Amino acid sequence: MIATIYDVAKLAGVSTATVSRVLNRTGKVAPKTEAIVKKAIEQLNFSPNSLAQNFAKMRSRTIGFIFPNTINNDFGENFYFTEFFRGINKVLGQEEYSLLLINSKNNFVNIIHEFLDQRKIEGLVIGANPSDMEGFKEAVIQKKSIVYAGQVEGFDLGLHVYAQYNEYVYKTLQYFVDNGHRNIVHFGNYENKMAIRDILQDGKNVIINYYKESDTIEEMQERIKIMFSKKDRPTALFYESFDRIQPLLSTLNELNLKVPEDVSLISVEHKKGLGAGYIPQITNVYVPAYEMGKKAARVLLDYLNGDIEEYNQQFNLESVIIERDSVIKGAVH
Amino acid sequence: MIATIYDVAKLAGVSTATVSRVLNRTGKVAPKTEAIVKKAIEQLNFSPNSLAQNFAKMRSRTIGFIFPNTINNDFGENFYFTEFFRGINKVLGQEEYSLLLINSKNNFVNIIHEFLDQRKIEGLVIGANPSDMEGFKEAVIQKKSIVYAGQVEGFDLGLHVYAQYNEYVYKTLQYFVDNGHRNIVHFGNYENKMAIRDILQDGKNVIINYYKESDTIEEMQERIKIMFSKKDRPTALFYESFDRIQPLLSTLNELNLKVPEDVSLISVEHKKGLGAGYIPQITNVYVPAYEMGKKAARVLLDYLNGDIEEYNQQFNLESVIIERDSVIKGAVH
DNA sequence: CTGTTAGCGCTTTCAG
DNA sequence: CTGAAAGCGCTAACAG
Repeated sequence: MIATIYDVAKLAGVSTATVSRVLNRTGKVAPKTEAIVKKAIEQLNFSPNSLAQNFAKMRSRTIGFIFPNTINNDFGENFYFTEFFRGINKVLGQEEYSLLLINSKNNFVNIIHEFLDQRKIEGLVIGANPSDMEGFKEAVIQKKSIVYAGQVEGFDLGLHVYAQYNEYVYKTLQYFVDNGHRNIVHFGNYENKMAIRDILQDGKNVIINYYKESDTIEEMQERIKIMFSKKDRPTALFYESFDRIQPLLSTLNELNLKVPEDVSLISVEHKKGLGAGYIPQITNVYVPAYEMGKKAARVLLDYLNGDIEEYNQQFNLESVIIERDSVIKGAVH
Repeated sequence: MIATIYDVAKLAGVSTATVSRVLNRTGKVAPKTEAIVKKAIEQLNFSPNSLAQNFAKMRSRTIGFIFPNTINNDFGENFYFTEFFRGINKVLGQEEYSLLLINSKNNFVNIIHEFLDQRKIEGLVIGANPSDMEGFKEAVIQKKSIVYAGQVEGFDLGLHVYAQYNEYVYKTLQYFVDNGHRNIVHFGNYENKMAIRDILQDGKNVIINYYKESDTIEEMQERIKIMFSKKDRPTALFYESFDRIQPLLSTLNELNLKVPEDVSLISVEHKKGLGAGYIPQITNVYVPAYEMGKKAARVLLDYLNGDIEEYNQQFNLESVIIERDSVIKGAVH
């Protein structure tokens, strides 16, 4: 039989209140009493029933994690997911919180109701852009305990961590331009950021074409083949999905196009060093998914503790270009 | 203020027992009464406090997931982890269970005590080989609600799902032999399976060398260079870590060795189709991580429901070779 | 410093 | 079919 706090109290000859005190280090207990209680705990191999504990305290010490679906698969880009996840887990572990993964198939309104309102979780982190989630904005407006990743168009409320997508896209394209590229193509996962290209193209002899990432690898390979078979093919390619860099390289290879001599390439890595194993080593922009996860969890916990006054805040993380060998310098055209 | 079951009972003019009955569809309730109660629930926007619910029922409807550390990173091989995870999540979602991720940094004995015994979770799935976890065997011997993945040397107790590592290593090496390869090298993540090689080498003019995967990519590349620079270099390579297939290909490429003309290659994919994006498409053994996750969760839930009589059972999943273009057929040497 | 005791919100006998 | 009431195991005033 599993021991309860009553058993411990009886064996130690004290009240349950005292046992509870030593369990939670709350209030003063005489060293002598404490020793007796601890001994009893050990003898009975007692550990508090966390269901009862959570109930009495009305808190679960659990935070929820939900990952909106993206094109690639249920968890989106693999490394982004695992790294973000690791980050959350890291800080939760330190604070003795648990992480509850919530199936994103559920309706978001229900999730809020069933998990947050029912106190199954104390807070929620949304691991990627929540734009598509119905009820999301309402929840944020009600100042629910939510932290999300990314930026929602035309909506700057709520606590969110942001890897500054716009900025790093700009930096990357700028980097190509600075290195002499005039015909650049960009395959991205988000909306077409017209404004960025406009700035870079403005008054210069620069062409930047944007394409939304294809659904399938085959489709992507087809598009690449067509695009890079032309006479006036691009000399620089910003290809966001690192997941697909190998099929991409294979395709380029098939076209007898060498990186970086014929085409300069930049991708995105969510885990530092991913580009380094390739030959040539791939110049990547490093998007710190791990740090984002940590930050998101940190902010959420702080918010729960009342340590954050302003609910509408954006926490920026810096994404940096890691220069390796896949971009040719001083391209002349 | 958040409504409780009392508020609902009062508003509906019934007892809390009745409200509870309609909430849980337990026991008979007159249609008329039910309608009234439901209306009250809606009016108050009530949803049961799951902390109280769990406490009263003494069950959390949550299962824990822990992933032992492996060489690569906190979550081991990326796709294996995410796919396994997706699998668990899939069946839990259907059964309205939640998934609690448990930090593997904790001591395993404590995990059992704090999570399982304290009823924070009803069961535990261990996502990879638990050999190194202190206290694991004891927990299994006590028939705790645990399902693990893999096989533990010299220990065949407990509920476990197994992708039949030995079998697919054998099949893979056999496949090389059948295709005329006589000098084969195998880079693996586990212990040296001497017996397998012995069978294949026996009486034939076949050499199979086994190496444990290197800690770093650089180290691996160095070893590959040395190994494949020799005159009597291997013609076939079974390289388990698909994560590193690109650095490997780059290295081979640097040595002017073509796949499959110069070296035939087989790797392992944990998500179906991973090898298809490459040129040439990589022949892989498909280890069904997603199905493993599903099976593990299924078995655990069945065990919790008393639907599994024999606690010591191995559930095999089939790993199959997906023939693509990275193995040359009829190699003559 | 310690004990008494009233909950926490829901489930579940047990009567009726 | 419905209600009364006794818990579930722990926490946290409050009183001493």
